[in-house]
Amino acid sequence: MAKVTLQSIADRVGVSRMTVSNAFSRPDQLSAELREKILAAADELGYVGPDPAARALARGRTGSVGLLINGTLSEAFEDAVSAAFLAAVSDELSARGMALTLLPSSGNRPFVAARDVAVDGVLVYICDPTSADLGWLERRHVPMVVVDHHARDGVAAVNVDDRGGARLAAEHLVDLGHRSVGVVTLETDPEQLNYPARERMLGWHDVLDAAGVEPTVVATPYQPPTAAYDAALSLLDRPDRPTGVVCFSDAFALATIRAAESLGLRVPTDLSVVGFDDSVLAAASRPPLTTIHQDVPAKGIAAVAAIADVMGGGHPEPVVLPTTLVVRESTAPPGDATSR
Amino acid sequence: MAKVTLQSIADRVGVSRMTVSNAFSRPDQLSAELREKILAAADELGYVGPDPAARALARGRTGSVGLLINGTLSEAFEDAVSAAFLAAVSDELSARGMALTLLPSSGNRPFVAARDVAVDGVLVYICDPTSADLGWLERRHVPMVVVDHHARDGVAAVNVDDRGGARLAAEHLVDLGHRSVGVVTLETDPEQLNYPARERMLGWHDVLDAAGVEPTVVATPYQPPTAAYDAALSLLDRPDRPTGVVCFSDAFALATIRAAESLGLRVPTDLSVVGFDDSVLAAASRPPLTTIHQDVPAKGIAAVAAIADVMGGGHPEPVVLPTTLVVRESTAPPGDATSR
DNA sequence: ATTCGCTACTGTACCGGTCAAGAACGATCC
DNA sequence: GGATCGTTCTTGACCGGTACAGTAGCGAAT
Repeated sequence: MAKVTLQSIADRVGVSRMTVSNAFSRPDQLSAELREKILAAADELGYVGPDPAARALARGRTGSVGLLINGTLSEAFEDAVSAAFLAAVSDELSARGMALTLLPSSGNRPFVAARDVAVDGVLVYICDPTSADLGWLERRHVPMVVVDHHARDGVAAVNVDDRGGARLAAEHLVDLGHRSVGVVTLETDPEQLNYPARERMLGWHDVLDAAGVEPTVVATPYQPPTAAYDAALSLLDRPDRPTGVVCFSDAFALATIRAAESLGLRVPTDLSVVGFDDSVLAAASRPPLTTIHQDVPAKGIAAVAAIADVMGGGHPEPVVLPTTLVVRESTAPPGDATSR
Repeated sequence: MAKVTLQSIADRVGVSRMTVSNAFSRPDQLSAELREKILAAADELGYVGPDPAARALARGRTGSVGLLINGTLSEAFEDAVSAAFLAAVSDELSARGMALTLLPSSGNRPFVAARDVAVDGVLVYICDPTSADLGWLERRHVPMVVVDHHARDGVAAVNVDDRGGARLAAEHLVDLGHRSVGVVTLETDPEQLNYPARERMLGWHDVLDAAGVEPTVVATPYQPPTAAYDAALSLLDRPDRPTGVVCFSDAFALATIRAAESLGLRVPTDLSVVGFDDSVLAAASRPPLTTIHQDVPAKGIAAVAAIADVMGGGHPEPVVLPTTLVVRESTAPPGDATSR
């Protein structure tokens, strides 16, 4: 059986191909009864609907938005914060009638998703700003929104007030009386840090520098999960160990707490720990984690709103969502025996 | 500035459009020096590469595989097992040079991703077998692989030995001496159960029926997270409460353990609990969870292999991955005061 | 000298739709 | 009663590529 196209249906019914197209795509352009007849004939021939690829070419849009992430996608799924972001983005896109296409970074494979996959717009999420994939996207002139990235000129951006949040975290410790503070983050070299990590580092320093506190910084990669534990251990297993620690993420904070416990330190009596993100882990952990809250679903929704705007020709203003301090039970004044 | 196409480059260089196409897509079809000249001209004109939408139409493939999930995507991301599956699928696809497009269920919106988005094949994951979206996919004759679904005739399938795993779980309790067993699962009506839930129910019954044990079944929806806790509470807060419980998932098992603790019951001394899936939660929980292990990354890889095979015209045999019992510390003989 | 076989390029016909402008025709208006 | 209008359908061009069957040129084999 030959492939069924608009033309075959048109021939069958005895109308022009365009009329059949309208029957599917613009029902108001023809009489209801003819439309019925056409749909019936289409059904009879086993026609499902206009071919998406052909339609994409003719219309100039595909109905799908890309999401560029570098690093393996599984990291993004396993991290609670980025998974929540993906969830929010995909739900919001689907509410607006669009699908989400994940664009893996190309590495050095010949297939470059950022260049070779048809999408109407792209959200750039966790991504090295110098990556080749990003370069392709820019040359393609695809509508683009960066999320958790430095907002460059002319590129719409959705961010969280990472620096402000980090200030709140540091202030909280300083206000409690901590004068010896550790930092558990991704990298020591500021040049290597991704945008949120850099901003958070700046925020901690804003406050600690002003308070005359010189933090001890340890760095750890995301993977493997034990790396953060080891880094925290190296921070805490020394005579001049800090009384308080600010962390890049809740996951790092939990690793720090575990490291502390393994050294026989009690949290928060002997050590205060502040996380970041207020992920699901934070409230559920024992002790519940003092952390900086960011509204990840709102970030996803804002990102979709921004890309929709850009795709419609708009130039949305940069969005910066607020962060707030959530005090739970992992922080206390230094050496506070009354706590718990 | 007019849009740059193969034709504009061809005119510029003075060759045919086809040769320019070959310069990008089949380098072996022309001399290296001409190719250089063409690429240089393309670069100069700001040409990024063949338009993906046009290429998709002409070649008949898009470079993207769809994943059909019904329910909101955020549920899929928040559940540890499905998130791990998505992660494995996306990584494996990207290794094979394909992108992953998430096809949200259409609800009753006019936009039906399963019908209107161009993909080369589709993985059907968590999905009501009677859903309209699935119907569209079938009529489209898109290459398709079902995962965690009943394998119907002619449709490639990747599954886990859910029934066998459930048998192992029930056997474990029976072998420990339990004669009063509870079940915490998704639904009581077998007709309503999704495939893995039905299979697991069958597996539990296989063993319990043979042992003359009549289980007490309670049902709970996935959402909200407290529902499972409440269901477990209703199971345990009664005079004839079971001494052992098998659960549909690790998440349900953890909820059951929390419910038991809130009633002052000790696990496993007063109550044995068996999970399912061996997700990241299982080993990390306190007490560590006895559970049925399934290899989720392997499932993802097998699913991608199967869809690649089907897309290539093959008819892969159904895959059923094994499940194994992992005994940790949430199970013990009934009323065993020596444990822990 | 003819034939063969390569390599390197070209010509033409699609892929399956949508867009924008136009034509046929009965209804409406003044 | 002719101009205007809206509805309904048609026409032709175009979206930006790829497949496939040539063809020209040229050195090697017969």
